Amino acid sequence: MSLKIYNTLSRSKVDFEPIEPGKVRFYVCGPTVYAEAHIGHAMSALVFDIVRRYLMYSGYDVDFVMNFTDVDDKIIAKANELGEDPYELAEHYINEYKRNLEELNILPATKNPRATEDMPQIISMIETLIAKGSAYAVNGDVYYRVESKDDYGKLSGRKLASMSAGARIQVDERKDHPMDFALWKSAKPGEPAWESPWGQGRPGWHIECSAMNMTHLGEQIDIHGGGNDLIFPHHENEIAQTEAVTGKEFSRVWMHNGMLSLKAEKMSKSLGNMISVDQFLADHPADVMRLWVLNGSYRGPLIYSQEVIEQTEQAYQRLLGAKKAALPGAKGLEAAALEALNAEADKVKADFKEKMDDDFNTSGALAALYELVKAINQARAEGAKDEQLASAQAVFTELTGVLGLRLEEQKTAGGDADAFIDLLVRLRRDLRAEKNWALSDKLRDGLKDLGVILEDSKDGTTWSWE
RNA sequence: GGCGACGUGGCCAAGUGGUAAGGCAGGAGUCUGCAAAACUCUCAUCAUGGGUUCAAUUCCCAUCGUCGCCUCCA
Repeated sequence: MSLKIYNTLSRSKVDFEPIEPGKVRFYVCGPTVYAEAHIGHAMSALVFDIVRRYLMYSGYDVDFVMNFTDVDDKIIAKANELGEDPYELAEHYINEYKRNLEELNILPATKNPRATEDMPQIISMIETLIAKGSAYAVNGDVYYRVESKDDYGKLSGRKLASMSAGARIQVDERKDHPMDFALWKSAKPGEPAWESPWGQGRPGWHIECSAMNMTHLGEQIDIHGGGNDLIFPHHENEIAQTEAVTGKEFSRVWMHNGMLSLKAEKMSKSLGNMISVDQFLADHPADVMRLWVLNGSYRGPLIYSQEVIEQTEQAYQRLLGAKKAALPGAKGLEAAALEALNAEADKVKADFKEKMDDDFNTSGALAALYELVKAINQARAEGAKDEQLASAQAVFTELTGVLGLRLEEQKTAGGDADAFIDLLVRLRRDLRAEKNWALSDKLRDGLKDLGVILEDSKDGTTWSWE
């Protein structure tokens, strides 16, 4: 079975065939860096990290480019407000963003181009557009001529006629068409500016992605991704610009993730209910955020609420449980039962791939993994030894790894505490042998307060960090 | 007004033209000194109204509702 991906351009699932066999040119629109990352950014980044990891697992060599928009009106405004240098402000948030990505176990991009570092390519692309009649300069500004491309609007399904009719923005008389958008903006005094054939200025938002795409991945790419709020105008305009320059199809597949929504109300700056990645990670393991994203479809909305996160925490504990060792005093599994366990692992693996091949159905893939969790738990309960669980657990670790889940047992800073805890557990064993329940319970409760969970069975006690 | 998405059990959420995965929570058991974990069993007819069909939750139409975009946004 081959990989199918939902393509926004065709509004259907298509068989994925990269331009060059075995290689994937993948571009994702990164953030404009003027504030700390919130969990909506994280959702998008996680979605495309999962896509990328699965492509890699499927044997593709993935060239993954994610840009940073580091010159922009909002950055300038924020810098002025704080009395800081715009470039340094951008630099600061880029580093913060990268730190968040790392904490979320998101693989670093192959390249992280920045608008300010690709200025010559941006300018040359605008020059080409002017030369081809797709753009025009007016008093130091340059606009893209939307009417020059007859399929303008093909990604978002919009028609120029209806758009101009409903245009709400004050019409700039210097534009040929109200929907014409800026490729180059002339600089006001004091703003960051670059020298260009049209005078001092800076690039428009859309052109930088087109230019960085072309510079770092080439004229045609396989997958272009981003949030579905970027479909129009950003991606629509990227297509227009790039295809006007190259005369070729820009990206084979356009992928868009759904938006995060808070249960009761939208997360927005005006409501002041933004949740930053740092805030989330202060309270929950990174795996919980990833699992929360994996639970649903990347294309649909993702609901955030306290209840949902608590449910995800519980589900996370269940996944962790699959990696637990054999029970103390395990007698060993019969050959038939062991065979059944390993057969189940194989089945789950096939199932997992089938689901992921169907437009990254992570929810279905997760369901397969829970089947494996159950099989492993059953085997353990029936007395499987560590070495008998190993093979199925290896499959489990492999597949959860493909999804980018770490599922690491909580560890102490050093391992020094272990010996002391072991000592207490042995001590408690003696207390229990004497049926001194009061003291042994006190010991268990005390350890719980310190984050150590004791679990008794008739053949002994195991412990783990909470 | 235009474009688009969605409405599945208490919550989150897959999926299919032939009566609905999984997780969380709940109920009943097993195990246990108790607890925890685990295991077993249990818990929906898919917004509403029409239509197409031998058969629809799945296709079509309408209605109601929710949401996104159309201005910066992952």
